[in-house]
Amino acid sequence: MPPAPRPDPLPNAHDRVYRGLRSRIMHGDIAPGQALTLRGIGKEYGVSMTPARESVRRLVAEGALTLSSSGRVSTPELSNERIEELAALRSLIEVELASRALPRAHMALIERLQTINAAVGDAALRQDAVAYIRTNLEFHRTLYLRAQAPAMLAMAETVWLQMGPTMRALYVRLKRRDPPHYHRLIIAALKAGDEPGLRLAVRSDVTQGLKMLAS
Amino acid sequence: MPPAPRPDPLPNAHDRVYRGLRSRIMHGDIAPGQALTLRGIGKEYGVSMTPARESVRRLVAEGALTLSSSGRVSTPELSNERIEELAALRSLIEVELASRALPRAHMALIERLQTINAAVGDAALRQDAVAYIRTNLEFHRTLYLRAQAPAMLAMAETVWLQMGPTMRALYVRLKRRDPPHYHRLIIAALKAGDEPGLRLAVRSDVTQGLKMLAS
DNA sequence: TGCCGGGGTTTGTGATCACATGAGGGGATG
DNA sequence: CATCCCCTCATGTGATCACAAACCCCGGCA
Repeated sequence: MPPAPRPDPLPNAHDRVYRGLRSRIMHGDIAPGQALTLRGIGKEYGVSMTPARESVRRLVAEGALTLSSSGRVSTPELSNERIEELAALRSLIEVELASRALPRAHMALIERLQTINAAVGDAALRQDAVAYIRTNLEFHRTLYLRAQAPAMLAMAETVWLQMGPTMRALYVRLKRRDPPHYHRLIIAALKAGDEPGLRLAVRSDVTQGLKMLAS
Repeated sequence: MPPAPRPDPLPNAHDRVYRGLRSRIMHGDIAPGQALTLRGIGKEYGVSMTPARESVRRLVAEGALTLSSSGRVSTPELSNERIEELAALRSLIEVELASRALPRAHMALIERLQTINAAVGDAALRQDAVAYIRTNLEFHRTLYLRAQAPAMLAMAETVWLQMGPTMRALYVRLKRRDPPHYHRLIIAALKAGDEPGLRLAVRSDVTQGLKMLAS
């Protein structure tokens, strides 16, 4: 048997397009309400309309894009009610994920979280909204991966995806220069093995960005 | 302006196929592990491969179908860990939905729930697994619609979708002849305005089917 | 100056096709 | 009788095309 270290690099066209678009949406590269065209996406990724259409349909199914009645596709502009709902979902799911990850959190994980958190603070200092969102999500994902709950993690990522463009708009408006306070609380609770504290810290961190919506 | 009572009946081919497949999967019409082909789906719905492919991709994105490495598509066979995870997600989300629906639950809603619950009992008596699943989900959806939380409801339905084929296998194995006990508790808690009782009843109802997995 | 209509152009949709790949079956061989 | 190999066919993928609908812009009219 040949070595085959990479079992399947998946050179699928639609997968490449899907991953690219998804990453850009989740990290806030695309503003809310921005329109996209299938031919444009196809040309951008060097493929025909078919894989572009499949990627877009998949992202629409995940709530990352919206389809107008005439089939036009764009990033969603979320209402305040919708944002509140998504934040509540984040809270529900991520608190559970953190709770499940807690008994499995070794020191190496905590150190990785601290490293990532430094990068978050760095992005905040540079006022780089996209980097801030990306590293912030990486912080959460790194923790939740330890929960060994792929379906829950996928749900959480779907919520992130739906909030992506809006989060970017929020963080650009917010002139934040500090690293997120609650991340330090999360790390402290992990070190102490303090489950109630961890749940509270995650819930606070997740819903904290919500307060700047009433402006 | 013309009357246009139905703004958009959506005669889209791929939407028709999507809805048809989704309904069949969620209600347990299709056994776990059953293979599907794009050309077969297309012929069945009288469309070409293109809409069939889009529907399938969308359902794969929602976790209702799985794609083998060679692109073959089939309904998923869930591991016990995955089922536990999905049940936990149902519990988290549906408890929240019920809690949000509680203050809005008028008498008319409770009466409708009782009517639906009678249909559930009827399906149980007739040993009709598909009807049992369909009416059972209708019971939950009717309650959750009152929560006015479309994103959460969509998440809950996605979980139902993923469990569809497996639930059918479960209910066929289980020779249940009684209507679900916890539905009565849910209705009683709604009538009494008892939120803790409602949360407990929903959690119990959702996780109750889980116990017959250890066989 | 503001509003309305028309036509060119862009865009999504669905069908069809060529191609590569993987699966399944049948037959030959031990 | 079991096993293995090869061939054929079925299947997914992605490109292309024809078509219809929507959009946008521009000019004309009040």
